[in-house]
Amino acid sequence: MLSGRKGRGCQKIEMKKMSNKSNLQVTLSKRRRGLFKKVNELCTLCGVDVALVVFSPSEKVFSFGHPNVDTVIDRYLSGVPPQNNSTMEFIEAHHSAKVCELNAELIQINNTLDEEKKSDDELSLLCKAFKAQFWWACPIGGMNRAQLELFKKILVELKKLVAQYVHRSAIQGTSSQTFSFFAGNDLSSNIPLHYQPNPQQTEMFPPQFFHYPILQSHLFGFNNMREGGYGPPRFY
Amino acid sequence: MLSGRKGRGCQKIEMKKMSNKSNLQVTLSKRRRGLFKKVNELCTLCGVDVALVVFSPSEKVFSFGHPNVDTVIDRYLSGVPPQNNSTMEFIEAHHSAKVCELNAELIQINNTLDEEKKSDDELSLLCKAFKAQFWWACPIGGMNRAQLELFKKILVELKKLVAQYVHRSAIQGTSSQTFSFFAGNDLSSNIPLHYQPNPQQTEMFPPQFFHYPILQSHLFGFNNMREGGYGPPRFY
DNA sequence: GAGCCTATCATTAGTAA
DNA sequence: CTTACTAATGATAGGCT
Repeated sequence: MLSGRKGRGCQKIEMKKMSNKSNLQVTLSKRRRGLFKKVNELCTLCGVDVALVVFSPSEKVFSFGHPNVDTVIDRYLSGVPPQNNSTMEFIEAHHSAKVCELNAELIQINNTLDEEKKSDDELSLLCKAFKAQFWWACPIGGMNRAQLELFKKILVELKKLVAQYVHRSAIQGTSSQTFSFFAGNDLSSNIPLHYQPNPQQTEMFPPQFFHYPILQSHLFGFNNMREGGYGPPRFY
Repeated sequence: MLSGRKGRGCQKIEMKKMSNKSNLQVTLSKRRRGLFKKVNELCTLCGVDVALVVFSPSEKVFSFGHPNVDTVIDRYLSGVPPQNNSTMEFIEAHHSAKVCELNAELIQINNTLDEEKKSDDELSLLCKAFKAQFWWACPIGGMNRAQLELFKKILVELKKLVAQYVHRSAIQGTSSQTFSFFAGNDLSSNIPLHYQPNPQQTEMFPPQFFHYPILQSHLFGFNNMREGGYGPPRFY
C-alpha cells in the first residue's frame, strides 16, 4: 500500500468497453467469477437448467452448465429453435446460419456414414470370401474392418507356419495325420488360405469359439479408447 | 405498509432449492433479470461473446447472447467440443448423447433432403412440361403476393412479346385468327416463350396439375418465409 | 406474474501483490 | 492471469400493491 489512500472503494464506471487492457482483464476475471457464481446460485435456488458460454477476447472459452452445457444447448437447439433472443432483428439470418452449420454437419456425418457403409460392404465381401475359404471361422460378421485386417494378418502368419510345417513334413517324409486341423483331411496342398472344406470332415473348432464376444473384444483389443485430450477444468 | 416494519431488508438465505413454490418463482424472476443484466454488462465492459440459456422448471426458455446465442453456441460446439464443463465426470455420456441428438437431426435432415431431391425431380419434370405447354395457365389462386408479382412480371414480358408479334403480323398483313393461344391455333414459331402447342388436344392439362403442392412451393422458390410469430424480446 | 420499497447483504473498482 | 484489501455501489429477500 504505497498510495496514501488504501482504496477509493467501488466507483461507478461507465458502461462501455474498457479502454485499459489491463483493467479490462482484471474486471473480466472478477466479473466472470461473479457471474458463474450467480448462475450457480440460480441453479441451486430455483432448480433451473442453464448453459453459459463465454468467449474471452483472446478466444478462450469458459463454460458452465447445469446439468450440463451440451444437454442444455441440445435442448435449446432442438426444442425451441425459433425462441427469441435478446436481439430479435437478425433471427432469420442466424437461423439460416444455423441451418448451414447443421447442413455442414449433416454432410460430414453423411460422409462418415457412407464410409461406414462402404466398409460394411467390403466387410461382407470379405466375410463371404472367408466363409467360402475358411468355413470353420465363420461367422465373423461381428468383426469390424480393423479386426478383420488383424485377423487376416494372423491367418497369414498361420499360413506361413502351416506351409513351413508341411514343407518340413514333406522333406522328412512324415506325412499322414500328424497335422490335420480337420479329421480325415490332410491339408495336402500347401496353400492353406484357400482351403476348400471337405463335406465329410468333422469340426475341430466349434463355431461358437469364434463368436464369443469376450474373445472378440479381448483377443483383438479393439475396445476403442476415447480420444481423451480434455483440458483441465476451467470452471472458476 | 400495514406491518410495523417497512421491511427486514435483504436477509441471507440458505443455498438450497427453495421449497416455497411461490417464493421460488419470484426469486427466479428477480435473479434471472439480475443475471441477464450482469451478462450484458460483462459483454459491454469486456467485449466478450456470451451465450446464456435458462430453462425454467416449467420448461420455459430464456436466452441471451452476444452477438447472438446461436453464433456463440455454434462456436462452442464446433470449435471446442471436448471443452470441459463444470462437471467433467459425465462428459463421455453427454458426448454420446450429443452424437445421438446429431444423428437424429441427421436422419431428419437427410429425409428432408431426400424429399427435396424428389421434389426437385418432380419439379424439373413439371417445369419441362410447363415449358412445353401452357405454363402461364397456372391458377393464380394459390399464389402469394411475391409469386403473383413475379407472375405479373412474366405476363408483362409476355404482353410485350405479344404486342411485338401482333405488330409484326399486322405489318406483314397476316391478320385474323393467328393469335389464339388455344386449341387449333398455330402461333407458329416466333413466340419465344417456349410455347409448343399440341394441335390436337383441347384440354392441355387437368386442373389438378396446377395444384401440385410441390409445384406451388418449389417453382417460384418462395418456400416459406419463416412464419414469424416470435414473441417479444425477453431480455430484461 | 410485475413493481415498489428498504434494510440488509453481495459484488466489485481501484490498487497492489 | 488470479488474489487480497477496502470502500462504494449494486443486488435482492421479504413484504406490500
